[in-house]
Amino acid sequence: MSVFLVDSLAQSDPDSLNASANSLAEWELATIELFVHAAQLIGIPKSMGQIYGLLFCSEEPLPMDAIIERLAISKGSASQGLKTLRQIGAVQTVYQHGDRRDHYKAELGLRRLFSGFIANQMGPHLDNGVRRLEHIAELTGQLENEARDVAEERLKILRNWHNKTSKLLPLVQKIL
Amino acid sequence: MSVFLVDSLAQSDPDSLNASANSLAEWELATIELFVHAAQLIGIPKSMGQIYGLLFCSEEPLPMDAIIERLAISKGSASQGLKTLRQIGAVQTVYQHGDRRDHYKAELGLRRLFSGFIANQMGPHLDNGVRRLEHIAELTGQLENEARDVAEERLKILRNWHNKTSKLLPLVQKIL
DNA sequence: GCTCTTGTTCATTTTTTCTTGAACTAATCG
DNA sequence: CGATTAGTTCAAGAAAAAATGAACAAGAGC
Repeated sequence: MSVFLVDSLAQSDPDSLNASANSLAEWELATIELFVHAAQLIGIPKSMGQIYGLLFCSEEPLPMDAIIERLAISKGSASQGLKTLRQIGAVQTVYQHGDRRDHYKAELGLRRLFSGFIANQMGPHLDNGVRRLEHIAELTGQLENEARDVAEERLKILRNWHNKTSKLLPLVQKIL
Repeated sequence: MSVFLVDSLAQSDPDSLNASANSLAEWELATIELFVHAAQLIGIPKSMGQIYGLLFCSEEPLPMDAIIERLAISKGSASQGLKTLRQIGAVQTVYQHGDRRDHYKAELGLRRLFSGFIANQMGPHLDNGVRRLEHIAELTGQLENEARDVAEERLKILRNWHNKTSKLLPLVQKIL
């Protein structure tokens, strides 16, 4: 009798386990891993991939406690990770009636995910690149003779690359 | 004036600044830095960015000694970096008459650079992603009732994302 | 054959990045 | 109010990634 009760509370078949507050189904684990790998591919910390993955799987928005508990990560990581995910628009906060805690849900639209990522992670670097190009052009202008010819040819290549790549982003966004 | 410019470009270590200033023109320094930043943006080590940048600037192919000396990097880094750059098709070896050393030159075609990078760095990860998706699908198939409904909806989203992104690469290659 | 040059490999060290946990602020509830 | 809970920040530790340099292989020139 008591054995049965303990069993049903602590651990039983995978389905009811899934319903309990602090464990992950296999498909969730696999999906979270998918996002962890994707995150690392684009240079985003593992913990952020985990958090996004968990929220992606969850039908209802989750409070931070649940994230911390289910992923077994620290409060600091969770807070930091959620902050950044919010900044790039990959998660949103949802206000749940009768609960003072913030609840978080994943953005599921690929286009939004992509443009948020670009705007916040790549964008600054690309702008920076433009400034650098201009600087190189200045330095090139100060050269003389053959040295200048070489430098100007390279500069032309860089400008060409910049043209092509800047046409790229709008197009990608159209497709996603 | 020019001191200020060089200062702002080189990482404030006086020794490497001097060593670099002796053999590299300002526009080369600036261009190399551009590539270092671009490399870090796509998750490639700094030294590889430096090496590619140097070769990009140089009209003639350079032997490894020259690269080591001008960039003030170790033999190990140079060898490793060149090996990887060769693998992804970003540099090629050139045989110079009467010189036993390999000489290296940068690939200047954007399309080739891009597809080499994809094929070697991203490609494997993407394939991996497909396998992961299939695995998630299996696990989802084993579920029952509402749990299954949720999981299948998420799986549909993932498949949709995969469709869109796989249409992307060919298109990008056409534009570059 | 021997030596000297060229280039690779890999264990160690250095640098960078990520995570943790505890101190702190804020603000809700009783 | 004071106690409790939610959430942030940041210094310190842990983990991961990259650079170094010395030992090693391969082979050209003498």
